[in-house]
Amino acid sequence: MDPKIKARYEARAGIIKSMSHPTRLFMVDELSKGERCVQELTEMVGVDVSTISKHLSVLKGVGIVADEKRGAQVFYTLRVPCVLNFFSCVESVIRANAAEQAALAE
Amino acid sequence: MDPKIKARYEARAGIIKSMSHPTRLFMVDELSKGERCVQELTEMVGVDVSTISKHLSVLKGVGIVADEKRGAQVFYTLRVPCVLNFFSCVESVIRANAAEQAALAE
DNA sequence: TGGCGATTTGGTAAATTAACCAATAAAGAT
DNA sequence: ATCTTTATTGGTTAATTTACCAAATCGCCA
Repeated sequence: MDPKIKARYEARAGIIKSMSHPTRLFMVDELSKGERCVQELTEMVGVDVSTISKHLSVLKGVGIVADEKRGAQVFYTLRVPCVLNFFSCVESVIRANAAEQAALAE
Repeated sequence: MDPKIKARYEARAGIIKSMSHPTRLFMVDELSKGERCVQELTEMVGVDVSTISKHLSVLKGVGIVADEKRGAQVFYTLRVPCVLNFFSCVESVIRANAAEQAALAE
């Protein structure tokens, strides 16, 4: 594959990859409802704060979220809402799989 | 996080994860133009056939592609075309990042 | 200034991923 | 029947990922 083309797919894949972890996916979904601080997300997910912080930095790194420090807290917001489109497609993949299963069981 | 909710995000993330590798993303894009056999994809990507075969099996595992054996060849097709929507969003993330960069450089 | 709460960063260990090669399986041609 | 082509599977290794804990940083207030 041509190096230029390859680089393009790597860049694209990197962005998708940032959404490919359950915790990060959940946080993107949650941020679609409004800004959240690290602490709030930590409580919701139920893992160590440092883990949440690192996940957020992955999302920030690819430009999906933005952060804003206010006092001692850091608030994260969704920078590119179209990532929410992923959800509807993912659901239709799940539905298609379920339909297939049902058809095979007949 | 509630185990039921957690399982849902894991299932969703799994589907997204299958698209998070450059080679798999390229193949999905290519399959959007029509069916392709393993050999064709192998030549286009330029890695070992076994590697391509394994990548395809990942995509098949989550239900994004379907395969059909015809003679000695196996043809793969895109089963859920909406995954192509990912591309447009990914591009807008890339554009947003580029715009941000340009703004900072002013 | 000292301390407290909120967040990030560094470090480590376990698990996962992905590439290649070799071996196997299946289909078709000689 | 054997060889050849096409694809999948098994095995190994290197690289990446992710979780936790501990330590450092930042902002605010007493």
